[in-house]
Formats: sequence, C-alpha cells, structure tokens
Amino acid sequence: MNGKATTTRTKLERGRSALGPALELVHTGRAPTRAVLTSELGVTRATAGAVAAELEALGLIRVDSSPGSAAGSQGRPSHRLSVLETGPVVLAAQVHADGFRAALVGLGGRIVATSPGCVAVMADPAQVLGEVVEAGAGLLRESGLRCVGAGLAVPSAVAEPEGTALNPLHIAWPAGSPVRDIFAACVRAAGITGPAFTGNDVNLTALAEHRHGAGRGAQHLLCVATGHRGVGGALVLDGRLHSGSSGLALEVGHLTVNPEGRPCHCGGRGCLDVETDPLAFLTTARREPGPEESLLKQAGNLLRAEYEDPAVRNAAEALIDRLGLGLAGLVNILNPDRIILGGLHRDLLEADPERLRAVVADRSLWGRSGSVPILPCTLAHNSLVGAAELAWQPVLDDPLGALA
Amino acid sequence: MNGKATTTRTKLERGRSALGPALELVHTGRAPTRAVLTSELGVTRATAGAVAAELEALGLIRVDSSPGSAAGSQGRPSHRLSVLETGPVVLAAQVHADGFRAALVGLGGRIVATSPGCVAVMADPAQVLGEVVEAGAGLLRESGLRCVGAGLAVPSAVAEPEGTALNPLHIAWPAGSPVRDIFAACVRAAGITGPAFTGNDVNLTALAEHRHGAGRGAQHLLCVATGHRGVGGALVLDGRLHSGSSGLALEVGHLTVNPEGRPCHCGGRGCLDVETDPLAFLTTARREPGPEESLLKQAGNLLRAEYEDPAVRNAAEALIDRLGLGLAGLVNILNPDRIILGGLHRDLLEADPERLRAVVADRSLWGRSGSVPILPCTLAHNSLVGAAELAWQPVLDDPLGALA
DNA sequence: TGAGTTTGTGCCGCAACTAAACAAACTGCG
DNA sequence: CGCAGTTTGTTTAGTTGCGGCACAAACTCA
Repeated sequence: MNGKATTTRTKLERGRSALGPALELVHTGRAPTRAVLTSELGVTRATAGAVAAELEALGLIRVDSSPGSAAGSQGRPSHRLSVLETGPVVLAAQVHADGFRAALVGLGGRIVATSPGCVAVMADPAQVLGEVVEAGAGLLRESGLRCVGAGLAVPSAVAEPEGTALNPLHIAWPAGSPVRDIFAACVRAAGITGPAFTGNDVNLTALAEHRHGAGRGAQHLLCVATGHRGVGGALVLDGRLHSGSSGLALEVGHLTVNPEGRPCHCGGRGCLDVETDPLAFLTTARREPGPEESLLKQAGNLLRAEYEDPAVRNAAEALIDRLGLGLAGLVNILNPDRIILGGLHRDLLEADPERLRAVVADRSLWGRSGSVPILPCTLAHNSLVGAAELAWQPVLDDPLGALA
Repeated sequence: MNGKATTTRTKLERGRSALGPALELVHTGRAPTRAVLTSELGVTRATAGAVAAELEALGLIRVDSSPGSAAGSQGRPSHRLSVLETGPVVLAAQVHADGFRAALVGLGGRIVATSPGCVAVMADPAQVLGEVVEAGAGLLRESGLRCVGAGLAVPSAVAEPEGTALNPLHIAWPAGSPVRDIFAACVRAAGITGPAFTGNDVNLTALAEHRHGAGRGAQHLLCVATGHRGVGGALVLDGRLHSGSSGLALEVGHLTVNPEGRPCHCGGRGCLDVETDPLAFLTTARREPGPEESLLKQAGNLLRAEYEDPAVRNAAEALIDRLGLGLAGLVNILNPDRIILGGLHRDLLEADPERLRAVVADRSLWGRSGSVPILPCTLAHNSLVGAAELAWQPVLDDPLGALA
C-alpha cells in the first residue's frame, strides 16, 4: 500500500522507552513511591531508579529521598514520587453554552490557576477563542511557568482529522467551524509554545475522570452526560479515548428510548437526546424552562429541592427509566466495566440510584453485565482537566521528545 | 493496588521484539517481500533480514532468494516472503445449528484439510465437542503436521474470563455451559498439543474477514451477521477483536429498529434480532418457514430466486430499512470505517445495496460517517478461519515463546 | 558494457535493559 | 543496645536488539 511512507524511526527519536509509562504512572497517582513504580513498570530497581532520575532531571517529577514518615511497613522506606509543583503546565480551556473558562493545569490534573467563568458573545468562534486564549495567556504571564501545550473542550462533536465542530448546536457557532485550527492559530498568535488540541467536552470529561476521578482503574469506561441540551457519550478503552475512525463515536443522543416519545430532529422519535436532557425533565415536570444557559442548573435544583413533589418525582422516574433503557442498549453494545454519569444524568443517578441500576440490569441482557457499576462523575471542572490531558498526552507518550 | 503481582518479564522471555509484528505481516499478506517488510516494520534492512531469517529458522515462513520473476521495477529484486506450506497448523472447528465442521488451518488462513460438514446430536456439549475434536484429530493424524493450538467457534456469546456459552439458543446446549473448558479438555484428551480457545462465531467471522477477507486494512471494522436465527455483531479495533470487558460486547440483537414491531423475548418490541433474521424475512414474505436448520438457506434462496415477487421484494425492502436503522445506530455509537455483513444481511445487501446505504447515510447523523463503506463478507468458512486466528494469536504475539 | 537503482549483508557501536552483589534504612526482638 | 530480618537504593558488569554505515549483489535501462 505504501512504499516507504512509514516513519523510519531513528535512534535519536526514541528516548528511554519506559520514560512515558513511568510519567503516566506518577501523573495518575498510581506510582506514589519508587518501589511500586518498579513493580508497576515490570523492570528492575536499577532501571526504575534511572527512569525516575531522568524524569526529575527533566523537571517533571520530584523524588523525595527523605520522607521521614514511613507507613509502618518494615524494610527501608521507599522514595516518594510526586509531580513537581513548579514544573511546566498546559493551557486548558472549555467553552459552553453560558461562557468559557481558561486555566493552567499541571501534571496530575492539578489546576494551578483559573480564570473566573467568563461570559462571551458566542457568535464568532474566532472571537470567542481569541478571548479564551487571551485569558489563558494572562494566567501564564502571572504564573511565570513554562507552557508545553494547550487543550480546548467544546460542546460539539469534533471531526477527525479535520478538527471541525460538527454540531455546535447549543452555542451559536456555525456547524463545521474549524475549531482546532482557529484555536491553534489563537494559541500561536498569543506566543504560547507547544501544540494545541481540541476535543469534545464529554470525551474529555471521560478522559479526566478516567485518569483522576471516578473512572480510575476502569478498562472499559463508558461516560454519559448532559449539558444544558442534548446528551453526549464517551468511551475510554485501556486508558485511551476511543473516538472512532473519524472522531464521531459515542454520539449516543439518538438511541431510541421511548417509541411513543417526542419527535427528534434526527427524524426518529423518543431519542435519548430529547427524552433525558434538562429541557425534557423540566417540561415533563410541567415547569416553565428558563433561558437555555441555565437549564442544567434549573433542572438540577428542581430535582434536589422538590423531589417530594409528585410531578417532579414522576418526571425524574420517567427520565431514569428512559436513561436506563439507553444505558442498557449501550451496555449490550460496548460491555463496559464501569459507567459514569455527568450533568443531569448524574443528578438523576443520585436521586434514585437503585431504580436506575435496576432498569439497566433488567434491560441489558446479561445479568453479570447488568451489575456493571454506575457512578457519578466526581471531578470539578472535569472537561477542563480533560482538555489538559489532551495537551499533556504528547509529554506522557514521549517526555524527552515533547520537551525538546 | 498490587504489590508485585505484575509479571517481571525476564530477559529470556522476551524474544526479538519485531518478530511478532513481522509474522503478522506475512500472515496477513501485507509483507510479500522482505523490502516491504522492512518499511512496514520501520526498521533497517539489517534488522528485517535477521527477523525474516529467524522466522524461517522457526519453520514458519519461507524466504525465496531466487524468485526469477521480478515485477518490472528496477533495482535488485527483493526476496519473496510467504507462509511455509509444511509449517505448523492449528485445529479449528465451528459448531452451528445444523452440525459442525473441523479443519486444519495454517498461517495465512489457509485451510489445509477439512472434515465434511457433520451432523451431530446437539444435546450435550461435551459429546458434540468430543466428536468435533475427534474429527480434527483424525485430520491431524493423516496430515502428520505439527499442531500448535486449537480454536472453536460457537453460535453464542462467550463470557470472559469464564469461557461459558451464555445464550446457545439455536443449538440445544444449556445456557452457561463451560464450553471453553469442555473444548480444552477434549483437546487435551485427544493428545493435541497447544492451548485451546473458544469464541463467538460472529466475532471470529469479523476477525477472519479483517485478516484475510473483506475487512483487510480497516481500522475500525464493524461486522453484523445472521445465522439461522438472531443477529450478532463484532468489532475489530486496530486489528484486535474488541469483545468488551467480559466478552459480551456487540450483542446488537436488541437495538430497536421498528417501534411498532413484533415483541421480543428481551421485553422490548421490534428488536433487530426478531426483525431482520431469516425467520422474520420468511414470515414477512408470507412463506412457510421450514426446519430451523435451514432457515438461512431458505431465506437466501427465496431472496435470490423470487426477488421479482412483490411479497418477497417488499419483505426484503422492509428488512433492509430496519437493518439500515440498526446499522445507523451502531455507526453513531462506534463510528467504524467499514461495515461488513454476513448471513442473510449479506444477501440483503447484495439484493439492493443502494437502498441499504441510503438508509444508513440518512439515519446516521453525520453525512461523512454515512458514507462508511458497507461490504459483503467474502471468505469461505470465515468463522472457521476466525477460530484458527484465535489459536494462532499466541504465535503471532510471541513466536519464540509460543513454539517453545 | 557501464551507469543508475534498489536490496541484502557484515560489522561496529550505542543505549536500554537485566542480573548480581552490595550498601542503606528501616522494624522488631531479645 | 545490638543483631537479625526485610525492603529499597546503587553500583558494576554483561547482554542484546537495533541503528548506522559501508559494501556487495542483482536487476533495468540506455
């Protein structure tokens, strides 16, 4: 098929091959000491020592030789490993229906600095992303830290490899906007170093939760979440985001969950999108929906504050049943070992976890798969942290190469 | 989480690391010469030469130093690489509603010997698998070839890691039969060397088609197929079967494709399973279904022979529309870059490819994903070859270790 | 026949790793 | 306090997979 198009990787390009995995272990908190790093990497103590020393020399991690507080076990206490607080950061940002937020995020998903939630005129993506990057650049100047990349989360499917936003329905951007290129241009224009990445917000939420939150340790993590409108999904397989062949996987909004339900713009009826989002909850509960940018909060508050109201409770149970049906369908297709829910779905889970689990168990064919754990997302600003993960990925894959 | 449970891989265990990938390239026909092996592996000619020589020394491949017929291009002609005809084989078998078949399969998916299709009393899995392995052992004795493993395809989901058949509905086995253990016991009892594996037949069809058939080169391959009853699915991601966290992924039979459709034993209505299988086709076309073991053939023959009959044509179009709806749902979730269809679905595709493609494009949200290629399965005995792939996998992963 | 092109092979050396022996830092016990 | 036992870090030597290079081999084309 290809003659010699494949990259002939030279010796100079490949660094110490265990460097990336080691950094990822420290990054995700799975290697608190050099001893567990050794066993986790499956290498000798000598190698693990050399790798840790090299990561320390790169200014990425800290190796505490004198911990003082040993944890009771006998034997020589191991050196503690941790992310270096004063190490490099990435610029992370998220755009959503009611504004944007920029932040600096270090290794370990640590938010170093964050801008206040900003409201912006949403018409023109170039203008909005210009403001976003401007805010991030300000944080960067204040901090004086080194920046090694930038990541952006948008509430839209992002087509690969073009990097275009296909359905930014709930922000007023034109469909097909080349958000990745626009963001990258803004980043370069602001003089920020490192590559720039863009991804779907639910995908990035899943990635963040997998590395630092409720998804830790899951091998097949399914994430389903609402924003103000619509439903998104994401799948993290063996630690890597699965976004399909062109970035459009897990567009779960059009699973049929209520054959007699309301019509959907996709041409079908009773899609997950229009049956389980905040607007659906409010109308089912016979409440007047407020402005689009506050639907999620309105629905969440209603659910928590007035759950004893029969109309609210019935609406919640109806949505839980439909959500459960959708999740069961996804379980039959994807067979995940954990499900995490965000947005209104998270609130619905917390309102009546037993009901949701029962529906999923009942309608997913396999009893054993029916017992798949369903958990709420736990991370604050998870899509922001996920955007940062995107920017950190090259460093995690090849620390030497990415920092050179 | 674990102290030192992880495998400390010693130097002796890891062979030449490019050995596995190289064998896989020859196995799948993507490395016809040593030159393309070099570029495909991304190593130097020296390394590729050493690797090829080692595989030849292992008795797995043949390196033709004197090809004679060069293909017109200038420069020194490259050594031709091919699978060694007299190399080791695996024992492959499939069990289906109307009997079983055993075969010996070499590298490259080459069927070396095959038993005639046998009819067996289906009641007891141990008895059936005993006959299956008996037939295979006979072939093995006749051939005198070395056997390095065994693989079995069953028409049921196989739970991992238990290896139990969860829904062998269309063969008269009890649900939950430990088929993997039974098969492994039979293999050992027959004195056949090497590990024994068991998998779902549609999964294995997908694997076989990916390596040797219509799925070659696809990175996200979705396969959907019918047997005599019901519908199965499979996904091959980057060359590896994706069977979910417990082997139960791609149980696509219960996607809703016809809200007003017939009731399904799952509790829903209009599931893919009961709306697009051979029985559904025959009843929709108002034909008297014959015995269960011949539904697929009966439906296929009817479709090909009497497509001009309005009842047949209408039934076909109805099934195509519902199948398209199901495929569109899967496209939205999985975003594959190729879809292949087997069983009656293959026949439906060939009866009216445009209609099916139009429905999928119309109902999968993204126009560009809607243009995903939909192809018929091409391989003869594909689930048999897939069962062989399962048995070959350890050799492909680590030739030195597996043959030692 | 000779220039040009592509491929195979032998040799050197690097770098990442293992293995093994030793040193260091702790616990626990008498 | 001292000593055994345990676990971890460090040093050194040795192995090895593979890149880089130079050269030989086998073809095409003029």
